[in-house]
Amino acid sequence: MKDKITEKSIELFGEKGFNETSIQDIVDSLGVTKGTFYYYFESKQQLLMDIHLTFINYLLSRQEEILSDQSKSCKTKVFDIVRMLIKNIEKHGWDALIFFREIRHLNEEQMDKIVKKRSLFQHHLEDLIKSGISQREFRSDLPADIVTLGILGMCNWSYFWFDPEGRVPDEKVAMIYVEMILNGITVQKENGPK
Amino acid sequence: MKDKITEKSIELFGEKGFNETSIQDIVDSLGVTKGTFYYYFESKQQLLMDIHLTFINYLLSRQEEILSDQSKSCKTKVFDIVRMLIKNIEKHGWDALIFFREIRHLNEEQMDKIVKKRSLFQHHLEDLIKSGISQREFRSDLPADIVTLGILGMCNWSYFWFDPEGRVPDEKVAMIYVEMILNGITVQKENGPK
Amino acid sequence: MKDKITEKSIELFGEKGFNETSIQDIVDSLGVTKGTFYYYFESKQQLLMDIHLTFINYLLSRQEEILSDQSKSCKTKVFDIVRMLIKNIEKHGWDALIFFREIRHLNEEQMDKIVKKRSLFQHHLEDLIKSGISQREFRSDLPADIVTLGILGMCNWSYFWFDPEGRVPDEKVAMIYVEMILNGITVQKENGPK
Amino acid sequence: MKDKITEKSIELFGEKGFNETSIQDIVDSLGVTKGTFYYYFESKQQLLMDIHLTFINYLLSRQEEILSDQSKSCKTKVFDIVRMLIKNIEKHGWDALIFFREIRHLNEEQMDKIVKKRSLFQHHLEDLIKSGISQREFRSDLPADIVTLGILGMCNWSYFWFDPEGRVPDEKVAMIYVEMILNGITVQKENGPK
DNA sequence: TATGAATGAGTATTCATTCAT
DNA sequence: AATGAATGAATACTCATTCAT
Repeated sequence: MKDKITEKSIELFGEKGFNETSIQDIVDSLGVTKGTFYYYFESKQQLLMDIHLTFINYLLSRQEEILSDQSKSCKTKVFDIVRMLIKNIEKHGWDALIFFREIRHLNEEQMDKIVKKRSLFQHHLEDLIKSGISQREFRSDLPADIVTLGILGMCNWSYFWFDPEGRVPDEKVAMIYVEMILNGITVQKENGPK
Repeated sequence: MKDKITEKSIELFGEKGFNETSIQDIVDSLGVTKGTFYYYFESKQQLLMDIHLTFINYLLSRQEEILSDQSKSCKTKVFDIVRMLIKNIEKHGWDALIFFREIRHLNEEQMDKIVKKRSLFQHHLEDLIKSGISQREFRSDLPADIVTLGILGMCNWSYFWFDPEGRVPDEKVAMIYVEMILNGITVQKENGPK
Repeated sequence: MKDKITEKSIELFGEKGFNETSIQDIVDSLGVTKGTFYYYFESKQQLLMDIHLTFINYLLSRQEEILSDQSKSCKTKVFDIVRMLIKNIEKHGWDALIFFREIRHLNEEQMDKIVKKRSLFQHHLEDLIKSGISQREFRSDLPADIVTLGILGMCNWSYFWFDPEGRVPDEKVAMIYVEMILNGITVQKENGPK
Repeated sequence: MKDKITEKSIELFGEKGFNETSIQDIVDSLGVTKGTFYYYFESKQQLLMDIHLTFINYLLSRQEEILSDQSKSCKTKVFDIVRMLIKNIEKHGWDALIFFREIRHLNEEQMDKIVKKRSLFQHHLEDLIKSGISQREFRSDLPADIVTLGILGMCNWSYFWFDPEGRVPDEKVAMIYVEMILNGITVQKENGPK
């Protein structure tokens, strides 16, 4: 039941927003009563926190997997992370949207915890970029932190428009983004498009 | 008075969110009463629509300015648009945040109107990319629509983290982004960083 | 309206208790809506605090009046205070009951304020007893503080049983109490009942 | 288990109040579950009734003991009853407080039963006073019922302030009260303080 | 222009109680 | 003898909105 509530809540929060979804909405659509909700969750906020935690922990573990693979180049790792982020939408659809849109409904303590984990994700990516720079895979004249934010912006924004059933599949979007990030959109003479 | 209300509302909506800001909050912080609010605005939603309209119209007119300059290359225009978007934060601070975060509190009709104008902005940029491709400034193997979304994602995301008083000034962020977009982050032998 | 709400609330709190009286009960019995209640009061607790403050302030001012009369003996002043306390029931009926029964529903800060004023009342009475002792009106072998509490206990307890319409009128009850306090119930040979 | 629940409930009702203590609070603090509570008690109200009954029955039996001793004077019996009431606090701490504070949470039938037993206690004391009057131990010009209520008020009120660990021990408080009741606080020439 | 009183529908949360196991 | 899931009715409180003045 707890899982059913979480699942349904994610769907409703995603569709209508956290504030716009009442506990009543949630329990009604499951055919149970409000008491049931509060049997499993301390508060609406706690449920939101659960959703956030599950999601960011999943992202972090996927990132960890990718980064710990010694055999891959930095470029490949960047590609894998971008693909992972984009692919996420297919599987976790609403989670991601909620993650970015509803964070401010957490209380200070909760927000802190999530923000810390978010920065962790960001810093792992930044470290990867820095590695790439010192290994001469990436240009040394672009600051790693801003580049990181640029990459994350691209990917995260896709949560607001990416249509899992759309014309361009996630794999393809990831490839285009990585190509843009790595080689730019400018026509180049010697080392043109891969 | 109407302007004072709008101004204060933007500030409060930005800080606390649309739903989290009550009409009472707004009028209290201006030392007037609720009646006054309803003298100038039909509803809270109408006020939000006003804010959205002002903002997107401003963006569109700035974009128009940039695009209509015949003397500039596509690259330069892309740079100008990116810079304009980033720069916006300094001047309009909260507006942009509200624009992206609170759109779902509009009603269907209003949302429609705004979404149409948003797409307009997006399509103008997409057309610019397409121009660049046919004029052989940009690579022809990357689909213009996805590239456009990538660029917008980068820029829009900065509304969530860009600190107008921070270490890296808007001008610089814009340059880094454009450099990334145009030439990528990969080390290149012959035609290195511009 | 604010006064009407306070008045009705006192009646209902007195009859049914603070917790047992809902805001709905209050507004229903006045034919208004909950919004109206919250237009005038911050919270249910605030209303309770209002009631407490009004009551204790009234008691203190009445006590002040009695104590400041230079022409009266200590004995007379004790009598006046006892009579005042008992008489209060007639006029303020429920107020007194609420004052003693519902104090714990105040929050810490509010309770503190009320408790301080309560002690003030108690200490004024204690000081009166001490005066009486040093002026040789009262026995010096009974500790003033415990005596004070005894007197207050007698009087306050009457809030739980005194029936304003009952057989024995307030004036009479006060006289009996004071007689008991001053001279005791024991048969005395020389200086019997006054 | 039943006793453990009762005991813990008395503690919690005393500290926080009947309404403010949930069944959950009680079972949590005992490490059991709500089902267990309802295995032993019909309802929360029934538990409260149990507490009331145990307490008033104890008081009545102690009073009975005192009154049935043929060798004592009325004065001594009054003293013993007052001492017994005051002493009670030490041993039964919260019980007494609950007894006076939470009675209104019983239902009509239960309340009736308790109120009857309470009056019984009161009437036993009143009868004692009347005996004292006819035996010329006590003054005949003070009505026994009001005097009784005065004595009970003094004693009962001590539940609200008496500190078992305080400066003045229960024995002493009882003596002062009885002295007050019997001889008054006035300085007397012939038969001064005992 | 602006006020202030009033509305009413909505919201999260609490809690005594039930009951199948 | 005890559990744990579920109920449902109640409760304090919020807030956009209305409207007579």
